[in-house]
Amino acid sequence: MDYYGTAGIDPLGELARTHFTNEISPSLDGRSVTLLGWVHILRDKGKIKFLVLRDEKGTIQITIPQKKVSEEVFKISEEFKPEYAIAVRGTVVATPQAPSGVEIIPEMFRIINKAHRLPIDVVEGKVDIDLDTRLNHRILDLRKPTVNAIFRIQHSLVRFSREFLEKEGFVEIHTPKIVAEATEGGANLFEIKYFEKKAYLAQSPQFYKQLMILAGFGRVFEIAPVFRAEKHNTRRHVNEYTSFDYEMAWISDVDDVMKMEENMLHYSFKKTREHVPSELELLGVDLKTPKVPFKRIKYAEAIDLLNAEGREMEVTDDLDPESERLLGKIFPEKFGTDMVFLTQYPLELRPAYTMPSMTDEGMTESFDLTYKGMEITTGSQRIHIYDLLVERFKAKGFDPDAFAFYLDPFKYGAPPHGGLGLGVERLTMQLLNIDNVRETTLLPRDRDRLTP
RNA sequence: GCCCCUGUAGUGUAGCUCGGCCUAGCAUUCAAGACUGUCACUCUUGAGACCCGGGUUCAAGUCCCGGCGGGGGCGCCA
Repeated sequence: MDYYGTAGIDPLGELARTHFTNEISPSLDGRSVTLLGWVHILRDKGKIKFLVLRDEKGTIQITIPQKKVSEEVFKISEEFKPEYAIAVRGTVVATPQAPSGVEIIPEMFRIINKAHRLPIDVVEGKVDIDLDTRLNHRILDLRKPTVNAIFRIQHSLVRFSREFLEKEGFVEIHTPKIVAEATEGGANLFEIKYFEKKAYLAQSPQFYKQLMILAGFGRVFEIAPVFRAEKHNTRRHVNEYTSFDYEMAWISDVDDVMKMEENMLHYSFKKTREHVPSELELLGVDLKTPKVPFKRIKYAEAIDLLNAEGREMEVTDDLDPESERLLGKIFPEKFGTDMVFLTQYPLELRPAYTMPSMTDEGMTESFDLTYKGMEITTGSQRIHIYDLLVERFKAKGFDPDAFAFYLDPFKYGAPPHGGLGLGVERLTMQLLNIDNVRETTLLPRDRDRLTP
């Protein structure tokens, strides 16, 4: 069967890409190259056509003057429509008239696949499209260079954070997402059917990370989805997101955990700056590598700062979004940085496994990292002392028997340890100054979005 | 769980306050045509929409009610 012929398209055949569009420079003048990509823009002047071809790395102008190309090439070019997948073999010509100082004069075209009329523009800057409409057509939406760049940057952030932790002796682990019990009590869980039992989707890898410390891995990390069954509808929340978690043993105190994070982010930001400069430029982001060490202030002090600005808050109150925004404004003014650790949170605001403070009564050995006025990390030293852990579980109203699988291993020489969870999408949105987390989530799952 | 806002061509909007001049405007898109240096090409012609149901009224895109869809805030959190 000639499926290609029936569809009116060409097989790629022997054609292989010789260059990406961003590799075409005036120095290649005269060279024959083969490019594969999509019809991005077609400016048809009649006897001369300008085709902007887009591939994974960028765009390049293909110029099709009727007099300088074969009849067949010109004829095929008449068929092009937006987002046709095409192959082109042609000659590189350096010319000041082309947008990048260089263009391609085609010798051969192949239509690799056709495209229907587009539901949304892939060319940016014509009309603003609602985020919801974009997400309905997310696959096309992701083809836009700026949208694609977001996830290349996200990859870079994750890649280099992982690289840093590996250098520090962390072991990457993969823990179950189907679980029997809640870890923190706070967020609601998605209930699922597990044959004849009830189960839940994990809201955090917390227990398993700690158990792997108890299992003899000195340092572990996991980058995996977590699920929150909250019916929230805000620009900062989705119901499934990627949590970047690590846990480390043999710590002296919670500051060891914070030092690891600031060094990790410093490394990751620096490397990201070096590795994806064109993506950052496309998004207009001047990525500043934050200075190490990051500023640290106690939660109680942050509350004081807020109250000095006229808010009326108790130290046991959680930060509401307005307070977060306010701190996001105060920190740069006062400390000259938008990356600040808040430490020593009150017991009331932290989960049962958090080590109570040894210096500040009623507080915990814990921290949040706020970046440009948003919480992106929560971490702490964990309780490694069995009796204390059981006591704290009871104090939070949990039945220790229900958590035996988690608590029992603490009876057998658990080392002091601590760790954190970092929201990958939130880190990305803050870094890129994007105001809706759905934009930095590849395929968001929110209150009522389950597809694509 | 609570609260606010919103629904007009493929996409984004104007019109809605103060119902009639809306045969629903504009941009982009799409179709056909013109153009040999475009730069989101330009120009000509054409195509394409009032979320659904009920109500008020001589008359509903416009007012009211319900349903469905969308956005955001609070709480909670990354």
